[in-house]
Amino acid sequence: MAEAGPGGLLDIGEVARESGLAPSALRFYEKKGLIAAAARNGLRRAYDPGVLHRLGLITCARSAGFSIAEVAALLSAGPGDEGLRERMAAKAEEVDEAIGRLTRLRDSLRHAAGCGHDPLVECPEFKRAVGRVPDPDAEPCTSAAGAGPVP
Amino acid sequence: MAEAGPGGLLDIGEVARESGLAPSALRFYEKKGLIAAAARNGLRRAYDPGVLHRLGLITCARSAGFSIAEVAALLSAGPGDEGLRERMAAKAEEVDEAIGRLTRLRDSLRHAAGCGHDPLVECPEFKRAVGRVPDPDAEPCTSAAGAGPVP
DNA sequence: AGTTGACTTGAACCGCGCTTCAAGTCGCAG
DNA sequence: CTGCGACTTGAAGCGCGGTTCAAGTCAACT
Repeated sequence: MAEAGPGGLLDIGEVARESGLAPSALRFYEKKGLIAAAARNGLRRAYDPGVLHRLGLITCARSAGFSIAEVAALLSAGPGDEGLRERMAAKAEEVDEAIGRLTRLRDSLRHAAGCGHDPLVECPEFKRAVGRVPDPDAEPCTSAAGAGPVP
Repeated sequence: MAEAGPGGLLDIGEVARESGLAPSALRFYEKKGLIAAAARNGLRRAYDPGVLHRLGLITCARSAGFSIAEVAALLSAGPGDEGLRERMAAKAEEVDEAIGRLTRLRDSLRHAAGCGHDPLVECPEFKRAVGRVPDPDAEPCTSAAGAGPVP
């Protein structure tokens, strides 16, 4: 194989192909401290294959609405970092709320795709599922202000 | 009450306060076709209270990773728009996949917040939950390329 | 020795989703 | 009539998350 360098390390092109990310994105992530090359072959980065798992985690968290900075914080967590662990637990709760919102949105979409309402937004079920009909208090979905994963 | 105009319509300031969105964001949404003022009081926008529900839906979809353009497409759906309905159903499936990813991420976060691994990213459970260990095929989480809600 | 071709760098650029700013338009209180 | 404050406009600016570009380095093949 011409793919693995001296110590079974991967070239940036390999990592890009395997991870589905652009090399520019990998360099960007490195600049932001999300990943690091295990070594250098001259100028060239040489990655430990484990970086692929790390990138999987990064992509997953990103798709969950985490910012680059938040992901960096997660990745740098050690066992002694109690504050960070607490923040992770808090993040888990945020994600849980996001799951609830997504679930209602998904159900609304599924219903809307099959029901026959004209503006479609006026479908009663759609309204009910997404919350906030004429109820001044109780923010079931719109509560995103300050709690949602979208900054 | 000094809040409701001639026909029970709301001023942009009212809508901003009730929805938690900035007036600038509301004007931005109007420019993008997401909402519309029911009337004008001179220059001033006068909104139907129903816009609050619409904004709830918008915020919900946005927090689910939908782009402004995608939300606009959803909101303009009518009963005769079969193609759009199909796309809504497809979107529902995407959201469903996102829910799966988020669920695994949440479980990983919860576990990681309590387990005692040093780089934390190396925790075997964390790895397992997030997928993509050394499996070239089968993209359980990283499949975001082309299917995920994050553009 | 020379020519690929994949990598390197920093800096410039891009689209998105707003926010901010400057300048102007109202209605109403004093 | 003269503020005041809440609105209006378009244009410019900002942070994020990268991509693109120009110029350079390096290993390997011919």
